Amino acid sequence: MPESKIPDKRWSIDLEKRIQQEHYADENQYNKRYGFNPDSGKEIFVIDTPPPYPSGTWHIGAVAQYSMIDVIARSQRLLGKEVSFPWGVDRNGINVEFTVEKNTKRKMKTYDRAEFLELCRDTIETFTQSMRDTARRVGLSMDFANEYLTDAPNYRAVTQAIFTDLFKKGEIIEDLRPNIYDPVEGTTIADAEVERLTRKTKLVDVIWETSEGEKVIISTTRPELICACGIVVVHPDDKRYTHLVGQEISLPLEVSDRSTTVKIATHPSVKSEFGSGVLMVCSFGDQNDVSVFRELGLNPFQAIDLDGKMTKIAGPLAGMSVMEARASAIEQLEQTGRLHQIVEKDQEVPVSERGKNPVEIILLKEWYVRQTHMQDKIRELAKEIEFHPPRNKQFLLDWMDNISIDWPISRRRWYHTEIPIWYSQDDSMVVVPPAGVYVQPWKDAPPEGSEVLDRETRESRGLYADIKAQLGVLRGEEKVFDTWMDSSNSNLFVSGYLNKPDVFERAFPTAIRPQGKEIVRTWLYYTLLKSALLLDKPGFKHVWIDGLGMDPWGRKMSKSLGNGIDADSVLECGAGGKTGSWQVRGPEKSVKLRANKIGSECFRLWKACDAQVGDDFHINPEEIESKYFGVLTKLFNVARFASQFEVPNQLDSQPEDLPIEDEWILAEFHQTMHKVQQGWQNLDIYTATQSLKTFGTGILPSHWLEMSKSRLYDGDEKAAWTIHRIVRDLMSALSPVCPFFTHYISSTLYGTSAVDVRSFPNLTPENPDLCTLTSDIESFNSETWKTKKSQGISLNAPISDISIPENLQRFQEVFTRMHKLE
RNA sequence: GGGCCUGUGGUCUAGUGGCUAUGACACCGCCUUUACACGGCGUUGAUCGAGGGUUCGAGUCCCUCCAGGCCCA
Repeated sequence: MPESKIPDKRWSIDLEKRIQQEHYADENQYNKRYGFNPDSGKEIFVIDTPPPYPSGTWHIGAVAQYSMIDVIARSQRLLGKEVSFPWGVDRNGINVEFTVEKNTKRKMKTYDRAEFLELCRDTIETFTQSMRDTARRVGLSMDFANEYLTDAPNYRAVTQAIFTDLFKKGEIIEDLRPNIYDPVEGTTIADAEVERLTRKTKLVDVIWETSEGEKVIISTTRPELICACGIVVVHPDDKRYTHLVGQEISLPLEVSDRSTTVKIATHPSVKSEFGSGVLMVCSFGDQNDVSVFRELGLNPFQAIDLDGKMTKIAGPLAGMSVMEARASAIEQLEQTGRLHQIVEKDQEVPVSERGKNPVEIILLKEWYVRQTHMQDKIRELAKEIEFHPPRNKQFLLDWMDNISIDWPISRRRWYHTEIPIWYSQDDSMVVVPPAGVYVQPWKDAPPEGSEVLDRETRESRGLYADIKAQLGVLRGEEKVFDTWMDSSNSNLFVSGYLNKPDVFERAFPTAIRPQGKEIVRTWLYYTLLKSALLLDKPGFKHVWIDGLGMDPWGRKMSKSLGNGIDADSVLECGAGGKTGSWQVRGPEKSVKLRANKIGSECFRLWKACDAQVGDDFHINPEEIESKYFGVLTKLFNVARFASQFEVPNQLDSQPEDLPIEDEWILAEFHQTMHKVQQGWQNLDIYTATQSLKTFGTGILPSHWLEMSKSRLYDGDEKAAWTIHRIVRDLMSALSPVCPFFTHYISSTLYGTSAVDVRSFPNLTPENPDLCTLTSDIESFNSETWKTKKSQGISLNAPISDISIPENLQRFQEVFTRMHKLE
C-alpha cells in the first residue's frame, strides 16, 4: 500500500483537541483568520450574537445553538463576505446580585453600594472565564480580541446615550403609573419578566351589604385589598343584578382616610359564571383592575407600599405584610359574620421570573419607553425582515398583539446601567451627560459637556457648566435600567452605532439576529422597538429563531428534574481515552447514558444534520455518537485513502478526456455542491450539511471509489485528480460545520486550510444527463453485489452472465473492471 | 379558557396535490473485499395522531377531535 499522509487511523477527540489548541494559540494568526476588517471591500455581514449571561454553567442546548451561529459565521465567510462575529457577554442584572447575596448571606441593601458592585464584578468575572473556555472548546470563531461586556463603561455609555437621545425625543417619559412590583426584591419589573405558578389559594366568599340593605356575595382571592376597592361591577347582561346597578355598597372591612362605600356598575370584563358573578375592583389586584380603573377614570388607592406592607387606608391591617393582612382580613370577616364560605382553589399566581415572589401592582413614579404607539410601525418594518423559519415570526406578532402598556425601564437595583440623569433642587430641571461618557449619578457629579433640560418640556436650558448655580443642590438618580435596556442595543453596538459611524452606515440593518424562541418577546421585541424609535428602520435583515434543547424525552432540562446534561462532559467525551456516562432522570426511572467519543466536531455535525432550525431538539449523547461519529470516521478514511495518491499540481483546471466514471462523479459533485452553496446562502444549515453527508459517505465511497480503485492503484493521474479535487472542495464546503476536522485534512493533504477559503469553490462541470444515470448505476452495482452474494462468491471474485443495461453501455469497461465481469 | 407551533417505521427525518412514501440510526441476517468492523452488503419494519370533507387523485388543502410543547388570560 502506498504511503498515507495521514498517520492516524481515525478521527479522535485527542487529535481534535490538539488541532483546536494550535488554532487558538497564535492570537495574530487567529485574528487574521477570523477578525473583522470593515475596509476589505467585501460585503459586510454583522452577526448580532446573543451575549450569554454567565451563571456558572452554560446550558448544552445554548452551546449547541451557538455552534450553529458559528456555522452561519463560517459559511458566510466561505461565501466571501466580511463577517463580524462578535463575542459579547451580558453581565448586568439581578442574577449576579442574587448570587452575591446568597454567597455572602447578606441582602444587597445592607451593603455600601460601591462595595456591592465590586463583589458582583468579581463574581461575574469568574463565571465569564469558564464561558470563554467553553466557547473555544466548541470551536466558535468569534472576535475574542474585541470582547464586549455589557457592564463595561464603553457599552453602558451607549445605553446611556440612547436613553438621553430618546428622552429628548419624548419617547422616554417619567410617570406615576401602576407598575408590577416585586416587594421582596424591592423593584419594579416589566410584563415580560412575570411568570405564573400554580398555587393553592383560598377563594373567599364575602357578604357585602348595599345601602338598601340587600346582601350580596362577592368572591375574591384578595380580601386584604377590600380597602383599595374603587367600584363593584357586574356583567351588563346579568339579569340577577340589574336592579343593583347604580346603588352604593358598603365595604365589609374597616378602612381609614377614604369613603366606606363604593358604587355598583357594569363592566363587560366580568365573568358571570365566576363565583357569584359580582366583582370588586381594587387598585390593584390584577391587570384587569388596572384597565377598569383607567377606563372608568377612577382614582386609584395605594394599598401596598414599597416594602410590601399595607398602607394606612387598610385601617387595622395597616403595617402588615400582604399575607398577614389576608389572614387577618379573613379573621375579621368571620368575626363580623360577613364570611360566607372559603374554597381552596388552584390559582395561577403571577410571580417575578427571577425571584419567584408573588408580585403586586402598585403606583410608582418610574421611567418608561413609550411603545403602544409603535406597534403598527414595528409590524410594518418587520415585513422587511426575513425570518428563519418564517413561522417563528408568529411568536413576535402574538406578543405584540398583547402589548397594552408602555415599557417600564427603571429598576431599584444596583448592578445595572445607571439612569444617567440628575435633578435640580426644585425638581424642575434635569441634567444629562454628553453622548459617549459613562456616568454613575448616585455617586458622581455631571461630567464636562453635560446639558440642562426642562424636566417637563425637555427643552434645552444650556450647558450645565454655565448655569450650574441656578440648579441648587443636585440629586443624582439612584435607579438603574432594566437589563433589556442594555441588551436591546446589542445590534446597534456591534454594528458600530455612535462608535464607528462610517461602518454603521454600511452595516445597518444588522445582517442577522440569531436567537432562541424563548426570548422573542424580550430581546427581539425590545431590539426592534429601539431600532424603530431611534432610526425608523428594521433592526435586521434576517432573524434566525431556533428551538430549545430538551432532554432525550422532549422535556425542558432543569435542575429540579435532574435531567440536565453538562456541555463540557459531551465536548470532552473521548478525550484521553475517557468515555462519558450520564445519569439522567427519565419520565419513569433514572437512565444511564453512555458514549465513547463525541467532541466538538461530532456535536456540531449532529446539531447541523439532525434538526431543522426552529424546532425544539432532543439531546441524547448516545444518539449523537451512534448517528454521527461514524460519519466523521467515514470521511476521514476517504481522505486517508486519497492521501496515498499524489496530489496533481493543477487541481483547479480539469484534465482533458476524463473517463466516463470521473465525468459522472464530477457531475454528481456539481449537483451536491450547488445545493450546498444555496444552502449556505439561504442560512439553511440542515440542507447544506445533509447534502455533503449523503455525497461524502454514500455515492462517492460506495460507488465511485470502488469503480476507480484499481486505476488509482495503477497510478492513473486523472483518477487522482478527480479524487483530490473532490476531497479538497468537500472539505472546504464542510468547514463551517467541522472546522478542525476539515482544517486537519485539508492542510495535511493540500497545504492550505479549508477554514481559510474565502470564496465558495468553483463548481465542477454541470452535466444533468449523467446525473440521471445515477440511480441506475447504484442499482446495477447493488444488483451485482447481491448476485455475487447469493452465489456465495466473494465480492472481488470474477462473475459471468451479468448484462449491463442499455443506458449504461458507456460504463461497460468500468463495470467489467470493477466487478470482474466475464 | 384563548392563541400559536408540532404530530410520518423503535428513534430522528425528507416530503409544499400525482407512479408502489425519502433517508439515517437502531434491530436482524450475511461478509475479516489490500481507506474504513467506528467497515461493507442485504432484509424486516409506517393503514403518514384519529375521524370527516374538497378533489379524478390527499402525508400534502379544509373542518372537527386527540396528544405534546410554548405563550397568554
